[in-house]
Amino acid sequence: MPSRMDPLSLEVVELIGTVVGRYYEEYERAAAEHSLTGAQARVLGLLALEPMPMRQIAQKLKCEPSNITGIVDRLEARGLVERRPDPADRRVKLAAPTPDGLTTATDLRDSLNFAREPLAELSADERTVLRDLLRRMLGA
Amino acid sequence: MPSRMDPLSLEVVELIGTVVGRYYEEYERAAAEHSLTGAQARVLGLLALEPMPMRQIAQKLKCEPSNITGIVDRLEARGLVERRPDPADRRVKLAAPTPDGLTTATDLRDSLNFAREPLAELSADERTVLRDLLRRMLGA
DNA sequence: TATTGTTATACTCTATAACTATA
DNA sequence: TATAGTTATAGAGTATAACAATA
Repeated sequence: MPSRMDPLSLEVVELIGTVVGRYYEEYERAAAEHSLTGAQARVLGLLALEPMPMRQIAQKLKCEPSNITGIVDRLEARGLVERRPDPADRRVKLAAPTPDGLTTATDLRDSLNFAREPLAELSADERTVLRDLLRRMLGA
Repeated sequence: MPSRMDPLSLEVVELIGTVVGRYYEEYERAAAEHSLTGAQARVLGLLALEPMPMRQIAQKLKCEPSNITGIVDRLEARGLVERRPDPADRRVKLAAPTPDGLTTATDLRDSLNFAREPLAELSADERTVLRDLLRRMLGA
């Protein structure tokens, strides 16, 4: 299995792959603790920042709009989200978290242990260095 | 939305979340280019490192063994993987990549652009720092 | 005509439980 | 009896295509 990438970059990519795997597991576990699927938790987390039209949720999640219908249906059936009419355009439905949904979204974020465990290994200075490197990588 | 985490750690976690999102998209895109689902690509990538029993694949992917049957079925139908008997235990089936599967796995890894784009922003020294910080975080 | 959200359909992934063939 | 792999089943996510209401 030869590769065209230099060993250093290759190792960084592998390490990032490991981070991705751990983060993903943590996210799914946190969602499951609230009896939510990963997709449901992602939509709820998005709406907790700002209510938005169904179509915009699909754009943010990079999936087809038709999928959002079912996910919001299930969140609505649990009383975590509601659909509101958009006064400006009667075709649009705005999805918004209920108070219960907002609480769940906050709980969900706080129960993401990922921050505590791997990050606790680093000093504040190291975290600053890491932050700056990640910002540069992501063009932020 | 109050949080109990300090702003620095919070930002690092958010940045890591962004990295996770981009990496995941890249992975799915690379898999789709080869007409594979993400799960199929992950199994193929695993077997490219080393053939292994069905049950061990499930352990590595942290899912139920029954799911692996279908994924390997589909990879086998495409001629990318084959099931071999284990001489030591006739209950066991070893899943192994075919030559075609090995080629696909290598192509797949090389077409993971994630390495080139975000990482290209960093100098070799910065990549070394990033590698060491990630190693520390992951306890490697 | 174009757009928003929905429905219908088909496929994949996932967990659970029951089955088979070995051990 | 215990284990490896499979099958059956049900729920969820996904893309595609077609549809109703509205713009």
